Amino acid sequence: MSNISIYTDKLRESGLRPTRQRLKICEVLFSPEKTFHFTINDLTKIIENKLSEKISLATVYNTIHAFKNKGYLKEISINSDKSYFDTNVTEHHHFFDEDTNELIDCNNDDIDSVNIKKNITGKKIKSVEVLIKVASDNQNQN
Amino acid sequence: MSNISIYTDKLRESGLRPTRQRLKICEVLFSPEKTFHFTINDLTKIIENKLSEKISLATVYNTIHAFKNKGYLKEISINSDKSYFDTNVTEHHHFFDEDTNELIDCNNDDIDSVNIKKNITGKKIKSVEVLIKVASDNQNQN
DNA sequence: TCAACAGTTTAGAATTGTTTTAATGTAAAT
DNA sequence: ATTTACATTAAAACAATTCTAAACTGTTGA
Repeated sequence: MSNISIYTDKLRESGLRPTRQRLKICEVLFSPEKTFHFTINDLTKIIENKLSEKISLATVYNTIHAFKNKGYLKEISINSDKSYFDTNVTEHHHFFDEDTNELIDCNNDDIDSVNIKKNITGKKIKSVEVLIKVASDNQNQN
Repeated sequence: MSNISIYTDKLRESGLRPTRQRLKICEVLFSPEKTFHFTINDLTKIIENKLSEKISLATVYNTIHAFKNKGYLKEISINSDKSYFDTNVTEHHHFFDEDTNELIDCNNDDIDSVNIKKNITGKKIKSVEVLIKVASDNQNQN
């Protein structure tokens, strides 16, 4: 199952040359059947553990940002010290578990589509994100 | 127009003693007629400029977090290097202007209320936030 | 094929927002 | 008044992210 040409295309589409390091990143991001959420730290650890290859943080950031700008990754709006990304780039929303700091996809069956009646003059809507924060019942606010 | 007793109450409710510095913060946050959005940096600058008093960053953070935990301030979920807060603690949503990094209130007339049909087992919904990112038409993704 | 260029990788340094620390100061209870 | 617990402060620590500059590599075109 060589997806290398797919990865190469994605990289070129994102304005990046297909290098060994970047292909490794693609493998981690785009070969799993299920989409997933990750932080840069998560991703770096996965690469180091699974692929026993060390990649510079700067390379990871650079590649992830290019993919995000191209639309191959989505950044989730969440207030956190870290940035969260999603390999699922279709329109969908999220639960955020405050107990575990975990993001959970919200299926389209679980929520009605959001209907926005007005927009800011001269501006175009780039995205609509719904974040539902949840926590155990017996949990204080923060 | 002395709101000092109101401020004192808010501070005590938040588990904080009413000190000179904290009353100054209250004045900036709660005396304006209109609610507003701010970052810690914004707030610190307002205090220094308007009140010609210097307050330690640690005090600002400490006070803002206590107010947030008590529900006198809301933190907006937005992916940014900084945290954004809102003195409007009623249920409402936001536009975020990517060109200017500005938050704009979304009136309840502008958006239908979000209907969530399913929840995570054993968890309670703490908040539902909608963030509508906008930018000029002729603007690239990032 | 190979030289030359433009883009890439890397470790480490720099930057930025936030939190912690430890010494000093102050509100409030006794 | 005295005591105690909480506050303020500047500075240090910290963590995520970005930048830097030197070494390296893919690509292009002669």
